[in-house]
Amino acid sequence: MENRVTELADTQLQITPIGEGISLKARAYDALKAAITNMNIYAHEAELRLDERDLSQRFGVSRTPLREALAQLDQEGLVKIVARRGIFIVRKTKAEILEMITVWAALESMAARLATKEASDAELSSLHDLVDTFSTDVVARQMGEYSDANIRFHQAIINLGKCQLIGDMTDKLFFHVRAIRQRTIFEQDRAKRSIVDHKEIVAALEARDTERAERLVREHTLRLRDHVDRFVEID
Amino acid sequence: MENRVTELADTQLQITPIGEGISLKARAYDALKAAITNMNIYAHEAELRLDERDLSQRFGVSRTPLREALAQLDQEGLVKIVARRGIFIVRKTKAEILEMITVWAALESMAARLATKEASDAELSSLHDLVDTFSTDVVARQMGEYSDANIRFHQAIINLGKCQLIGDMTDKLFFHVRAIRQRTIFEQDRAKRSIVDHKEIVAALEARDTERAERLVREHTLRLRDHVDRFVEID
DNA sequence: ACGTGGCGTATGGTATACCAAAAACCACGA
DNA sequence: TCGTGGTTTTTGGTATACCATACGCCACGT
Repeated sequence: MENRVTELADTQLQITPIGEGISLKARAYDALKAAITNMNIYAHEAELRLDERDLSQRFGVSRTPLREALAQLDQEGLVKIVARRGIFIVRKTKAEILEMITVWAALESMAARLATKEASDAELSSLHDLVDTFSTDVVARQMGEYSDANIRFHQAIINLGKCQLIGDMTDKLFFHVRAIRQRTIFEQDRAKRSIVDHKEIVAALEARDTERAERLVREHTLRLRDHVDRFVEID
Repeated sequence: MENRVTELADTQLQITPIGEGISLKARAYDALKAAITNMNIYAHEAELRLDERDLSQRFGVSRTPLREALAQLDQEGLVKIVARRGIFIVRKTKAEILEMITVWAALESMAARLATKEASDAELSSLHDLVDTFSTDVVARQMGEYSDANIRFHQAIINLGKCQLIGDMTDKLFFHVRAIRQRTIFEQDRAKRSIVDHKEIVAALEARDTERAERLVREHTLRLRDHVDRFVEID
């Protein structure tokens, strides 16, 4: 009985999550991550060094939470911290990018395999929307939007695999890939046959053809890998 | 000419890298990681809470480097830090373990695929040693050694794929899997057909049969996954 | 001109003090 | 006996001061 009272109070008030509970460390992490990403995309020849004290003043927080954020970025491979030397923004080498795409292919092809067994018909047919809006809008819009739409399609497949860990790992990979300068390369690749590939992949998934879905996804992504290998020169 | 002098000095002395440059943070990290792992393996019902101040006293360092080590462990999923509540050792759920094995299968099967293209004949035939010592010693030795030998075999395949990133990611997965209590399960699995599987895998690799090698590796690891799914109840 | 050695400065690493929130504790009253 | 309100303690978060080392600058001697 007395439950009703508290229940009412809870649902009625829905008190604002008041002060943003997020820690300074988390905020510093987000800000730094965004800054570094932007920097990597647009500032082709920027200075690639950071200073803890300078950043702590510009952010208005002490060095402590800032250092924790930087340590996390260091572990993720976005920056490299060298004792008594400085903090350097890491530029991925071409070899590293190729390896990331290889791992992406491995994980997404497994996700496709899982999707043929775990996803519902409705979920699988929902992929059509992504492929369709994708192929129609593309010509009119800026090419820059392609990568995002492309990645959304691949993320949708991965989600249908119902494996959280694969999703988490590929999210990190996508973030790194997105941060690469010369995203042009990915757009070039589309012109070739991405859209056709995507339609075939959806068809295989809907047919529950596990082996074919896995193979198509793998070959599609490995094709991108070879494309980058041939036509991209980084740094 | 004067180069000869410095060259001599360099090759002759080979001065030790003197004081261990490793930071307190790194040492704290290693110690904590080892402690937590041991704890997870042996102390089935131990207290799963840590205290920063207590640890800092017992390690003889201040809280700062300790916190950095803990933050790293938190990011790796070994502990969970809750603000103003405590630091809790994370027990992987069964579902999470199954997902880790799934990702392992995806990555190692891709590595096997790569190995058929990147590895030399000599490198591939070196796998025989691991399979052989493996199958002969097993009966006599403690079962506990199987997991390690097993993991070494799989790591060898992964290394032959020549993809550093796959190696790094699977190393982390193996660490987590190794830390699971009831390693017995993995030994049970071997009794079934691991050794036969391994021999077939090596044969496929030596024959440079890319598709078969990938499939055998994937199926082998997914079989382990199903075994764990059926016969293990964690927590 | 050029190498050399000392010394100051910059920078990440470490220690410590303080803060706020959450939990534990404890009296007190119905 | 129970719960209720406040107070103390615990605990992770944050700020700050200090430390040790790598690097740069500059005077000095050859």
